[in-house]
Amino acid sequence: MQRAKQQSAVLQALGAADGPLSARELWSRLSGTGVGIATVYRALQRGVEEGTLESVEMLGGGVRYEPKGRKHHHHFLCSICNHAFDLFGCVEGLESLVPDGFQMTGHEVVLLGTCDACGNAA
Amino acid sequence: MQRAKQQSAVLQALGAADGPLSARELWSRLSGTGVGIATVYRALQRGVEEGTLESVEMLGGGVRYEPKGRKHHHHFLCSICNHAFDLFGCVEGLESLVPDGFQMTGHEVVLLGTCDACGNAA
DNA sequence: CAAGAACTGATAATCGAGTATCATTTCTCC
DNA sequence: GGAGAAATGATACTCGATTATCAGTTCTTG
Repeated sequence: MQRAKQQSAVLQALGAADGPLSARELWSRLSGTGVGIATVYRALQRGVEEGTLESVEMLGGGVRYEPKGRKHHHHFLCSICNHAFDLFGCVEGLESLVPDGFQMTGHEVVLLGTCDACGNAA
Repeated sequence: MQRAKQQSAVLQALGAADGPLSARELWSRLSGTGVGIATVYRALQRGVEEGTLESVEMLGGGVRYEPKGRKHHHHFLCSICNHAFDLFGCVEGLESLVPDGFQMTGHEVVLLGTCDACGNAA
């Protein structure tokens, strides 16, 4: 495989995903192409530095990455395949939960359950 | 210090906390009592086995523990001290975010920002 | 008090995620 | 095609969290 384009292959795979991917997930999706795990980490690191990617810390272990600039959204984490899916929309009423004196700068919502594929396979 | 009661000291410290604690946080709160980190882990593990504790996976790194049986609630994570605080209340409208075919069994909400103490200290 | 079981603290060992290294390959520019 | 820079893959290494080990301590029961 041609070199110097592994990184773009990594970024393309991430852009095509239906949710944020961990370095390992991304790597496994590229298995067969000969891309090394080190290159995946390098591409992710560079993407974050350049501002095209952002890291998302989530339940399910570890950091995942997704293209930056997507509309505000949250995630659905499948308890079977452990994959994170993008959701669209948000929720209201979070401010009422904040205790006095606390300053809220952001929020994360994660729905847990089984995805379509895993639910049908069960 | 008397032995065979270190474990209950661990569980008491956890019960007195204002949010879920990691093993390290718990240990640091017990510093001075001579309790070893291994005992903290043992107490937490046993608590989970016996059903008196539950582990909570959260942003901010690692697993935290809290007494089981508390009313449904969520957490506020301070980005400065990295401590997690219990919140009371919940949000509505989560079901509308679930894609077709997905089964939602639970949800996690984490508010991010600065806590009262850290906000005032800044 | 005696004996054996349970508990404890220090620390070594393990494990996984992420990073650094290095020889090799590929690209760019001429 | 040739030279040097950049990228790559394999793998050794680091780091922190958790677990296992072990000798010494404490508890329980009699």
